Amino acid sequence: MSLRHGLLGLLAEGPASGYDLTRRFEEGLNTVWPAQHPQIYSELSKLAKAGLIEVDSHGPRRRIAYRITDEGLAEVRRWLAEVEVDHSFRMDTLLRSYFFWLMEPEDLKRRLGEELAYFERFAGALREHAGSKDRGEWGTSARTRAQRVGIEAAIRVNEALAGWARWALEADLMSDENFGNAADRDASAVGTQGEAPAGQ
Amino acid sequence: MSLRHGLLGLLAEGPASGYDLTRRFEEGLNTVWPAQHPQIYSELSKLAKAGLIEVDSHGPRRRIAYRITDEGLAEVRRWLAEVEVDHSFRMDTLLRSYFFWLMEPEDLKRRLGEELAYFERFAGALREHAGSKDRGEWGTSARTRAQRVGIEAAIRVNEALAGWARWALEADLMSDENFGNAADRDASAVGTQGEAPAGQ
DNA sequence: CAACGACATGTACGTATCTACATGTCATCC
DNA sequence: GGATGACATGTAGATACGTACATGTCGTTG
Repeated sequence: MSLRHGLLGLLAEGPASGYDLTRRFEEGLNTVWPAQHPQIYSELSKLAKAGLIEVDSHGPRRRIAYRITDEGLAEVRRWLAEVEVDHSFRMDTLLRSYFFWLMEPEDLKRRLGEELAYFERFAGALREHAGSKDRGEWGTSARTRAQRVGIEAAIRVNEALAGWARWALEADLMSDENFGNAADRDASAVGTQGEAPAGQ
Repeated sequence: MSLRHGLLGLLAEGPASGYDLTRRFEEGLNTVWPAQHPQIYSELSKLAKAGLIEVDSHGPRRRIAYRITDEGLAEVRRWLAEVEVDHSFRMDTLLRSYFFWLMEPEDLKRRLGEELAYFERFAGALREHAGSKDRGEWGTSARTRAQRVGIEAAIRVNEALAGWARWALEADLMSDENFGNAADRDASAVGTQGEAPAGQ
């Protein structure tokens, strides 16, 4: 549902084709809202039919650039100002963390190490990108500076997750020595199907 | 695709019904992986057909409890240890932040204030929940402690976002006085459709 | 014993999303 | 002038997901 508004938001910057928009998503928006080209093209058709965007120009190689209409601009602004934010999100990494107790300690350490490396690397790349904006390499328009705020959010989330992975690794919470005991392990349901309690 | 494994992971703790699992999701898992009951029930049917879970017992009120099979346990462990983590995620808040430049300063401040309040409140609730686990109110099994690690991740992400909203508000980045100038504003595409450059 | 509310499971339907496949266009390079 | 690769847009089909609706079961309470 938000892809619709994401596309309108990008088109508010100026006319663009489905191909352009697909690349914009690949270049960064993908990290907070994944979208593939078939979805983008079909959404553009719907937006055009709804009168929120219109064809701006036909270019070489069948290129079709769209432009946002006044109604489209009003709609994206209404969305930003009035529609309630959906705070739910799905994150594979965090879902998996609920099941860490099922993993072998070595597998878990390896996995946490991979996660740490990933989040650090990605946060670093974002920070570098943010630095180039800070140095004014992308101009100093209100748009650029506002987008810098969005990048900051992504940086902070990725750094928080890197910090979490480091904490989990250093605390060594899952190792046998300082984590749980034989009685705990026997009481867990792993491998004792049928006699385990239903419960919580 | 991960709901399947999420359900297997929960069933690894012991037998549970669709109703139980729905409540488990509502009680916290929902924050990292939303799921409604129709999806859960239909996924349980598929898992049973695939032999990864089986009926454990029939209870009062048509209750059907499922139990994980050896193949199911092997599958969830394979997923945890071998399947690559999907680092993409979709977060409405962050998508919107790319379009902050389209908002009126007052609307933006209000919105950032709401976001700050939400993330602080939610992080606080999670921290309290984590505290009760730390105090041993949920036992000290390996499972409980591992789940505590998952909660820590959620806390850190929510705190990071609260910090971001506070930073954005305090920096007052979007206000006219210290943000952009008339030339910048004129150069932006807002309200100047048709003459704006394709951007980026 | 009627009403209510929590427990418990499902169907129907529309939309969103993903993967794979298909096709056409243009410039460049050998 | 043929091959290649980037540009550019789409279709088909399967799965995932969300909302709304429907139904049945049991215990408690007035």
